[in-house]
Amino acid sequence: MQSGQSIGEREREILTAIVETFITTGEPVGSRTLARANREGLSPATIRNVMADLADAGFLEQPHTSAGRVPSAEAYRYYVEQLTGEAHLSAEDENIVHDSLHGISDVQEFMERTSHVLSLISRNVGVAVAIRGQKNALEHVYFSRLGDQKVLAVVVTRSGLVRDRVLRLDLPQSDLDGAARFINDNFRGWTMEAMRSELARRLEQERSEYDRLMTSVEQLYRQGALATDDHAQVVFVEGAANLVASEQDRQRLQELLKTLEEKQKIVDLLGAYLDAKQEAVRVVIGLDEALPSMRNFVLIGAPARVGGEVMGSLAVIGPTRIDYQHTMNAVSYIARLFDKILNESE
Amino acid sequence: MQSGQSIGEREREILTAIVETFITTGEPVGSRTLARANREGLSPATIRNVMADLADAGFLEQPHTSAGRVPSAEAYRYYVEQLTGEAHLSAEDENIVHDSLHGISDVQEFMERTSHVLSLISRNVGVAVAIRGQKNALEHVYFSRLGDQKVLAVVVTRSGLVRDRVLRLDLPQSDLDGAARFINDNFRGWTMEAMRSELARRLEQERSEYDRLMTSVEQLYRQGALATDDHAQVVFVEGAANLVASEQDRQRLQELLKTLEEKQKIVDLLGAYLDAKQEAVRVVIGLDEALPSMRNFVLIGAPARVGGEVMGSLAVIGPTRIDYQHTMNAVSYIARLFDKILNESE
DNA sequence: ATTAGCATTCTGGTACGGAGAGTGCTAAGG
DNA sequence: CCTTAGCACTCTCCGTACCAGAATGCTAAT
Repeated sequence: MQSGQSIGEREREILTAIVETFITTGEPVGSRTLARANREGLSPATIRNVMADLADAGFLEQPHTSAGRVPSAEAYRYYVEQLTGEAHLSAEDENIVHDSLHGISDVQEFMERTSHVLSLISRNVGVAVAIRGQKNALEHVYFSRLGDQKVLAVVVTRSGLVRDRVLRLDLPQSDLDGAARFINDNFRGWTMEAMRSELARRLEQERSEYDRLMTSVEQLYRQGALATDDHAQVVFVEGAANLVASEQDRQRLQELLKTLEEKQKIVDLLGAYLDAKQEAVRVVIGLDEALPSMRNFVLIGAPARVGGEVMGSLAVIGPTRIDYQHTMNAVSYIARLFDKILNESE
Repeated sequence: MQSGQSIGEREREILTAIVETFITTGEPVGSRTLARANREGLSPATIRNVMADLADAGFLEQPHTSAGRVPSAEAYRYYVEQLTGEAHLSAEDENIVHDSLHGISDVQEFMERTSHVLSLISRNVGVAVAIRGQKNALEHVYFSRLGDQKVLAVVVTRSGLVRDRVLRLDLPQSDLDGAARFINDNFRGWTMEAMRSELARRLEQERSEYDRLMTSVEQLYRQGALATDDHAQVVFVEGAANLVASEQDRQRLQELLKTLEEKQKIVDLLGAYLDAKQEAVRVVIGLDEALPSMRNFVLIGAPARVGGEVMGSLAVIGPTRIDYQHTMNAVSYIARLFDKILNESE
């Protein structure tokens, strides 16, 4: 019951062994199997004692009386914590990554392929989110009249993110061109965020002396032509098919797939657990707090940066029984590659 | 054995009844159940005789000797053929459709939501493909220099499809503007197809008297700035989670999900079975010819038109045991709505 | 502190048997 | 000639019983 950290060297070793064999076999692991695998000949009985202690401390669970033990969420956390941080990817995996990510120059495409690559080499669900970031530097806006009531607005950021949307608005092309020129001339290089607030300020201030130009700009602004709201984030989820192997219960499998289709939930999930400050890969065990359908699933993710700026995040979602080291390596490797590839091509 | 059309009125009625009860129950249907449901009191024995005939003609299959009968692919085809074409959607469904599709003005967004709506009301997989069509009228092109080596090309068609891509190219913005102006001035309103071939012709012809402008245009053209290749089609697939209920075999379920993730295969599938000429909804039974993993699945789809032009296609993919009438109604309804909504907003 | 031994508990697979559903065939009836 | 009743037969499904195997916890010995 006491969750006191009574974890000595032996306990640590056995806990690790339990977690690892459970990950590979998927079966509750018993004292016997463990004794056999353990190099220094400990007897099953000894191990049983240790296991009982670990169970009391909350690291192990028992499906039923006469079954082996299964690691608890706590155990996985502990296990991950004491993993060595060596981030070497197998040559094979490196090949897959480079084949897929070769010659890419824009964020969106990278993200799309990344989710695929991650799902391939982790054999789980690969996720990538490109943030329509506040922090992105504006490169260019562009407005085009489509028809009687419609205007197409295209916003391009320096990093190659493109956001287009159709507005219900009736302005002649000449006004649109004027507005675009105004914004491009004044705000190129600004972050979207700064641009919007400064624009709002000016519109407010100069309200008295409105000319035709500023009226157009205001209309466009009000219609959201320059918005980069959170909902506009682009999400790529791939490898859902892999879940069939991970989740036995059909009911839960269905819920899981459904959740993955609700892209917004995935965005929120990554947003909640991956923050911009973190440096390396983060492992989140126990996703059910955020998404009940994801009980027994974990998230292994990292922010994707170019230079110092966060452009999005990438992650693998898989069962607690995932190969942590391997997946962490993959995520970390790709996150760094992201920086490298997109930084040099600027 | 003979597949001679020995289908009389009674056969037809019984076959229909078999298909319908199998669709609702999912169990092989026996003569007894059928006799009970049949309004004009036919005895089980009579029905058995008819069923034997139908089995000989290839319309029914028997899982094992003493089981009921299951409709064959042929039976479904026959069943669908003799369905009355009434296309009334339930009020409830209409509400769902209108709530989701209300106030949409561009093809892409419509497609995205459509796939979702279709999956909702059919409780199966909803698919929508927006064709980066050859036939689309060019509205505007736009090029923007992103960095040292990169150019962003945006192509907008009159119907609101937007295609952006990043090219590896090093041209100053002024050249890009010139090229864009040239194309817009000369080709606005042309179909993409016509525009490209005419452009190619001119480039070829005037090769001798190349000026700076035409060189820029050619470079852009060569890099695919104006391409609308088939691979660029946008696909939306939703409702994969529904397959969990449709497919019992886990192995097959996994393959199915995997196939749905390979968007290109889905595009090809729709492309192969839905042609531009067809007017109404088409039902394709036996998808395994194209995609082996889709044995026992059917496609119910229709082209999506605006005016007379095909802008894409939409479909539902589900098990042979799908509610044909309902799904056909839904697809047909939405296909017509597509025309209505997007046509009036032009 | 560790280990051997042992009784106990629980799961998973298999064998068995009966209920239920359905078929095909034959023979009788309209 | 078509339809129907009857019947023997077949096959699946499901519940029960049972056994082997794996682990456990405890006690006692080292």
